Amino acid sequence: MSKIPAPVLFILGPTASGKTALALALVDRFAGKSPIELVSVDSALVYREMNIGTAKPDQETLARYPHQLVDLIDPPGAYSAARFCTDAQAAIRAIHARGNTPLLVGGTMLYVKALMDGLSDMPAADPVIRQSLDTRLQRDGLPALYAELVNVDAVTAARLKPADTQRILRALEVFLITGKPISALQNRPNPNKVDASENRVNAGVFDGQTRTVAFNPENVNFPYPSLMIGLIPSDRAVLHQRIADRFDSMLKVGLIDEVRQLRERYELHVDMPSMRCVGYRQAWEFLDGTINRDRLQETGIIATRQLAKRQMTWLRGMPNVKSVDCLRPDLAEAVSEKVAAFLSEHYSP
RNA sequence: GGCCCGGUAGCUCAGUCGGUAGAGCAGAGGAUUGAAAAUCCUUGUGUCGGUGGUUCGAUUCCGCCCCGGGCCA
Repeated sequence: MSKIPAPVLFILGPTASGKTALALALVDRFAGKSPIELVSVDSALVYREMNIGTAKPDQETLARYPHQLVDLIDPPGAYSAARFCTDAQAAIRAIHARGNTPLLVGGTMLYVKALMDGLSDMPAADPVIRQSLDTRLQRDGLPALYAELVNVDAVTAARLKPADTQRILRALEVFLITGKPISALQNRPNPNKVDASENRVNAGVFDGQTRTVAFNPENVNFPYPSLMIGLIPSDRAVLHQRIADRFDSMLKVGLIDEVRQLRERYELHVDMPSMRCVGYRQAWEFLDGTINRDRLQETGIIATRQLAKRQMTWLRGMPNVKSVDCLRPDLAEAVSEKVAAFLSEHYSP
């Protein structure tokens, strides 16, 4: 069976909100009768050998609770929202084919949005063109590149701020590859959407019986009925304290050494996506001697707080996310109940 | 004990030749289409240490006191 629109679960939340612990608890609770398999939604966990700073679950945990989409690439590489869509769709299909339920867990909300809404049909990043744009950025400065964007794609230039280096470079990149403005490509439908011509189909074997499931014909990109739980702390100060404690313990267990070893082992640069990750960038600066140890600790914690804030902004704006206070003591029980209710609703005999 | 320098936003500080003050950072809110843990936007009223005095008016000038830091005893 090529398409199996059985349910998909999501646990989304800011860094340090307890996503992983909750996901593991859910796997345990539903083991046997209704097995859950984990799929990571995290742009940093895809890096091999970046373990401490990404708060990656340890080897024993990963062995006992397999996560898909973890440890996919080496630190000099780059992942992408597009690749995530492909990889996640494949993971979901494979899990459904086993008669299990995928639980997507993570904090990279752009990846979730791309998966749900699809991406427009556009060229992928091209390392050679990026390199040349980067050279021109160094040589001519951002205003020159923005001026060029005004010429080739006034619509996008008007939408973007002149300081938005990353998006300006991407828009120019797309123009250089296709000869067309990115704004002309962005509204075109994605050709890779899942076929959702029926709205109640066979879901294969579940709980010892053949089941059918309803699915969501509204969303042609992601037709699986979904339960999306968003972990939002009722008291931000508590999250901030957790972030501080966790960063301190990352330093204690060797974040600096981890980055030092990565620098020895690979040809890395501060501007690479991996080394821009929270904690890694600051450790890099410490190793360069730009900042001292106290400042590393301070800026690492600040950067993590700011990341958490941006993640919560995403979460508040996402439709269909059910918010749950990640600080409630009965978190696992409460979410389990929602999951159980959802599964029984969507897997019907 | 004497002298000097500080005390202004959560932090670091600027400033007001007397008309009640503003930057950076932090924090908060937002945007987000193949680098997203990225990139970017918006957002600054606080007994100007306390208390007396001079003045129409003091955070600003003067006296005393308190708290830091330094130098001399």
